[in-house]
Amino acid sequence: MGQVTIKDIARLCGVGVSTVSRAINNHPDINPETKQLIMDTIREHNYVPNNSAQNLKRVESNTIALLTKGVGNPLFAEMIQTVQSDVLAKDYLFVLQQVDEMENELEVGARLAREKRLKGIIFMGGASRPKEELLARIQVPYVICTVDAVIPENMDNYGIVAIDDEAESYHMVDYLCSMGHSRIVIITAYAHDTSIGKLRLDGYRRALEKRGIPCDDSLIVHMPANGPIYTMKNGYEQTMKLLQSGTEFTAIYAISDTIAIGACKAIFDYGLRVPDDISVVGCDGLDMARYYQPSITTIEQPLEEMALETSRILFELIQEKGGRKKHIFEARLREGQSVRKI
Amino acid sequence: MGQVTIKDIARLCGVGVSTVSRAINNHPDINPETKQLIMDTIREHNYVPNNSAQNLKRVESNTIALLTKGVGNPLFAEMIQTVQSDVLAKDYLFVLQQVDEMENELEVGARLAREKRLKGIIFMGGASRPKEELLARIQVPYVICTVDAVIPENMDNYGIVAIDDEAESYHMVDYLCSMGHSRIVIITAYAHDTSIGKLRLDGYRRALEKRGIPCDDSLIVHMPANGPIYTMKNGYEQTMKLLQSGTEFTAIYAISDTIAIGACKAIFDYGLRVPDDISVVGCDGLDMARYYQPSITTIEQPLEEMALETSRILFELIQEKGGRKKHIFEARLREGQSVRKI
DNA sequence: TTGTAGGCGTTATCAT
DNA sequence: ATGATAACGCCTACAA
Repeated sequence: MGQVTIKDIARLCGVGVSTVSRAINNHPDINPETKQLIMDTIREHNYVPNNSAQNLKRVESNTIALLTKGVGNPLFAEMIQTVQSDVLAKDYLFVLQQVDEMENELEVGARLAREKRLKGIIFMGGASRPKEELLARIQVPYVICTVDAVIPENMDNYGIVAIDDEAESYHMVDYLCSMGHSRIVIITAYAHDTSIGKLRLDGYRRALEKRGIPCDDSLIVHMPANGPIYTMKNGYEQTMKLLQSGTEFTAIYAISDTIAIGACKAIFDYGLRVPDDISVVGCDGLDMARYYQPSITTIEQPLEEMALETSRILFELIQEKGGRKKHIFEARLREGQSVRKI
Repeated sequence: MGQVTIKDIARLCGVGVSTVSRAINNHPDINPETKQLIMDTIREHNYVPNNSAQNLKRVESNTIALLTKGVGNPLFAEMIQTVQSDVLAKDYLFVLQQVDEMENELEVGARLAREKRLKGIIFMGGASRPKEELLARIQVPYVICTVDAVIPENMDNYGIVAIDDEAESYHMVDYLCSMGHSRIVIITAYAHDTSIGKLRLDGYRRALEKRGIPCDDSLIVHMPANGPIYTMKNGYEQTMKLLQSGTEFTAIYAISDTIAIGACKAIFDYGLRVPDDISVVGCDGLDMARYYQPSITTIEQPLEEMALETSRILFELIQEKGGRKKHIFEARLREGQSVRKI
């Protein structure tokens, strides 16, 4: 025979299944002694309620899902940790799902919500201009974290937690300009990117324009299509190619710290120094950037606060059944040792 | 009204529920035209079968869970990616669960297996000497990945994929000795660690002994209890403390690359150089170690192969309903620029 | 090829 | 305080 069921427990205790159910779910109207007996029997036989049956019957499934494009991204790893702790502390179930780079996270979310009768969804990363049609399919509250997505007016029932990628990017590039740089390379996402990569590129363009520096397309480096973007390997290869091409520049702005680190290594391997020959800045504020040698100037996102706010907003949405909330956090330019004034 | 159910689809198509079920599950005996109609209706109404109901009824739940202590660990991140792809490709459901550092992964696994009627479990990380009592509670096949756990003889139905931590650690320390180092610091896990930290420390001790170098306890640095171990911050703080203490040493062996990077940074901040003044080596073979400046000599685990083997073994166990398999991979000492011959 | 009916393990609504 | 019993949505004999 297979698993122990509620019936087995009931039989063993000489009570009805409903009494066992009451004991499990802390119902008030049950004799303490009966409850004790039941709980003991449950422990003794390692009985665990079948989650599927519970979900099937219950109106409330009490499950929250977090969908992310790549747990590999160290930026997300820390936030996931925080969110999970918070969700579990509130006695909700937590499921974590990676979404393949080429899949659509909203589609996966909508499907999951139905399959598992989710109570809410958290999206980490993803498209910044999601299609209305897909959003409409998601029938539970959700919060998009780290992307200031543009959501149609008529949509409801969602939250957004992010930084202003365009503005922060602007600050960073403006900072580089203020340090005397004008030939600034940006290493960004795919050419057709519509998410963070695009926003950060927009900020770059605006900063140069404001400073009266013409935007030279040969300084804009896109990642090759397909495959993960935010890797050191990518940063290394793109930078090496750039150095070998003979393009002139004094600074590199990488749209992630991982890319920045790859860029630094390429510069070292090429026989140059950071920041003496070339300045490098990153984005996100990872630990890695702080401990790199030289430590990398970056835009620090308040990860823990953002994670907690994401969870807070989601539960608010769940309880009030509606509304739309948005919290744009301020990032902070964290100076390292990777920029030289020229 | 709430969700679309199989009944709604049946009604809309003017057929019985079983016909719809047949269409969904690719049963052979169904009229292609009927099937087409049903599939169209399903798509049109965004119907998704309720997973709980399916699992409740099905003998096979087709779900594999991966439990890990910290998706934050970049070592695991890559493997998780690989395993997930492989599991999904085999048309199994994949659930990912983080286990808190202070929780017992086996307990969580046993509970999850019952709750979700799992088909199999993958443990990434965890104790190297799991209690028999806990193992006995896990009634589905499981594979322990990255830890060469010691399992009682009478146990069955499990697999192990790992490297020989003790031996690889031995090689690394022996390598440092061969480079002329004898005052070698090891930065390892908690003092009471029973997992990888202990094995790597054992290897360290054996290498010194073999070389006839007395083991000086002041060169063994343990992490403070509680909290995550494998962080750059920890490496930094412990190394800084060590430097300030005036203890003499020429090399540091950190039991993870993250710790090694923290150690390097502390050395730089202290005004010394790597490897000119102090050599540093790590463990795991993360990307980070390769792109650090100087790149860090480390023990490279064949992550992708290990991940695939983990998945392969699990499915083998599931199909054959039994057995025990073990695959110890060979790691490789990857030389970087962080060790000097003296 | 298709429909009907019973049951998976649980919770909730009734009686008692 | 407790016990039958009817759902929950789906799958699968079995019958047609």
